[in-house]
Amino acid sequence: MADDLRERIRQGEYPPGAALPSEAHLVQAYGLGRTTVRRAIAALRADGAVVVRHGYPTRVPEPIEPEEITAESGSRVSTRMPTPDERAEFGMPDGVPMLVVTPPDGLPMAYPGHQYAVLIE
Amino acid sequence: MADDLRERIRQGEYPPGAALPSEAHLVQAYGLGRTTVRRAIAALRADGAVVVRHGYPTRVPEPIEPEEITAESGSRVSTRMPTPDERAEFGMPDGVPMLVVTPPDGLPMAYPGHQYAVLIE
DNA sequence: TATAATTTGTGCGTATGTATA
DNA sequence: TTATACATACGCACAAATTAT
Repeated sequence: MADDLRERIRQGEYPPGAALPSEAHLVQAYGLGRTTVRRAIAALRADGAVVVRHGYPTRVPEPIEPEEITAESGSRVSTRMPTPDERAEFGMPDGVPMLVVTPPDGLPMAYPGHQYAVLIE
Repeated sequence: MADDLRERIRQGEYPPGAALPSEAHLVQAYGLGRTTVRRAIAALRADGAVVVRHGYPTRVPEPIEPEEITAESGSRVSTRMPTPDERAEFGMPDGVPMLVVTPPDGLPMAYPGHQYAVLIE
């Protein structure tokens, strides 16, 4: 079911900004239990394909134009998932990783991956 | 419960390589249902705090020493979650993002984020 | 301001299947 | 083979957030 929904999103049946059918509707449409439907949605959510909010229809996110950070020569760039604190601090939805930039001399700086990209000078 | 486990892992009660108690034990220890226990573990799994394998105790992953890729000047580095295909192709566990390097002229290249880091020349 | 309708969140229990040791 | 452990799937009930009336 998760694969099917992913495919429908990819094909434009649910374009960015559009709401998916409610869990109750999906239960009917796929003939599955709610537990199963929720697990499929959780999978989409974990890789950022949909954004889920309590009391609100589940939606396909609008793409964000990332702001560019420049990194000096000798820096190192890596990625990891955010801690719960970081998710709260930056208001990150599920399925969004962090970009970590470590300058040659200094401390690592972490940025929300959906809002920033690193440009190499 | 997820926060409690995260804290115990952070404090070294379950060091890298150690197995967590089984779902059944956690059900007893926390006095919760299995559904709830599994949901908490799913949260840890989604941010890479534990690795779950069918028929095998759930473990705290050993950190991997990332290999370094060098990127030329003018490249752009961003991050996103892998597609299901990429996860399969690179054998990536849950909770591991991709590093995407786009050279000034060419096509974006994506690398599993737990195995690679980008070094800026 | 209050209420209702809709939608997702949390939690319980149970049964059966499959992978690993 | 057996035991252990995780996977999948169903159902039910009630809580909480959001929006519209």
